[in-house]
Amino acid sequence: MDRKLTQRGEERRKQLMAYATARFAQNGFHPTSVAEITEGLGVGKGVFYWYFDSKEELLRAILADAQLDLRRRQRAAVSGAASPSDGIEAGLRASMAWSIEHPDYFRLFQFAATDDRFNQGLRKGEQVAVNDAAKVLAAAMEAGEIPDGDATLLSHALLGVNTHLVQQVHRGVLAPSDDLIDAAVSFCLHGLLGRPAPA
Amino acid sequence: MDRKLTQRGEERRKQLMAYATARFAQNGFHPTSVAEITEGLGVGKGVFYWYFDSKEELLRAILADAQLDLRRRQRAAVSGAASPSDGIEAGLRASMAWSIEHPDYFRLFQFAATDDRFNQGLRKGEQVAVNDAAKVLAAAMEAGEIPDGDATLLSHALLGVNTHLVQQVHRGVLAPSDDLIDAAVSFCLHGLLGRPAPA
DNA sequence: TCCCGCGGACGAAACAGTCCGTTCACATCG
DNA sequence: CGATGTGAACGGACTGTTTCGTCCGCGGGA
Repeated sequence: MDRKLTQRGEERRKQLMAYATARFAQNGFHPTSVAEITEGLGVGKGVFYWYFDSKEELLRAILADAQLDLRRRQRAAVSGAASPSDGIEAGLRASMAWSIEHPDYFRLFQFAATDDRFNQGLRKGEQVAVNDAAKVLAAAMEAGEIPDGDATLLSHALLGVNTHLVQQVHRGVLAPSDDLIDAAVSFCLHGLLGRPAPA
Repeated sequence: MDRKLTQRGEERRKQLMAYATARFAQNGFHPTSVAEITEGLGVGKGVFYWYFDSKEELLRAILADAQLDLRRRQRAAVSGAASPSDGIEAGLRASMAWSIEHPDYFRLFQFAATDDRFNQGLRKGEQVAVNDAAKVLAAAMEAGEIPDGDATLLSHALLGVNTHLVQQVHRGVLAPSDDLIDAAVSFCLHGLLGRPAPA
């Protein structure tokens, strides 16, 4: 959908996306019908199809928005780092903080990863983030801050720790304390460091 | 559903579960209809509802089966380990190997984690596995093999690395080589070790 | 007066799940 | 050994509901 929108229209579009985000996150994408969204907002179905071609396109738009926001946050964090390893830590902390602050988006990402229709678009963005991380890791290896290794693989390992721990936070299994983030960062950095001083 | 099954019935039930596993993994749970399953198998709808109360119950049965199989493999691996840290490594390797060998089950787990209806049952089992791992970690801490820390949190960190890397393997981003598993194990063990020898 | 934004009835399709008659495997008995 | 019985297993039409997406007329602000 590609329509010329007035201020009012822009707001309506955002309202639809915000409400749908909440419903999708709580109920699931498939079980949530378009009617449920429009009725929840007290509007007619015409409104929905004025702004979006389909439910699928709506989710895609939501995911793209969320991804953009996350990437912005990551980039900002990494750009202000002194050394590569500082960059790794800053990126890690920024990612975890963002994911903890946006449970609905996080959940939508998780779902989208299981559905090829959405995964495709998502992976492209994830690849960019992973490549960024891998570049920082490669720089850190170059600088001798960490031992050599497969930078892509290690980036994914970091992402995995990050993601899974945040998931537990949202499930209430772990508390979203600073200690948790510190522990995660410590685990990751030492994982990267390998054996710093072979005894 | 709780029916007395003959040999023939037992086989039919397994056939339904196997076919549904493949369809759910490829197409997604919601987009796959009961009719699609029965037609794919060339049987009537009566057959489906003879063995399962609903599509939901079918998935639950599949997940329970898969989880049982995974747990068996983990337990077998850990039980044959000499020391706690050996147990950690063995469990890690067993989990990754199983997950790589069973892409469909893995994918179904991923989906189930995003849907509260299935997540509930799944988490119970995951908790058991995590608790097992945490116990091994606690033992390793006791034995001075690794520094003290939150065993539950660390178990989840391990699980996160494991899960995310396997996901990349199934996506074709990473190759399922021994090197990959070795690198993952190394990352995890060093993450656990923290700083073994402060330089 | 445009036309963006909107309401909601509507069509067509798909869906989960039911129902009931039929068939198959095997046991029991005359 | 053939007739009869029994219950598991099955086929597939059918029901009632829900779904997505369209259509078309209305209104109010620029």
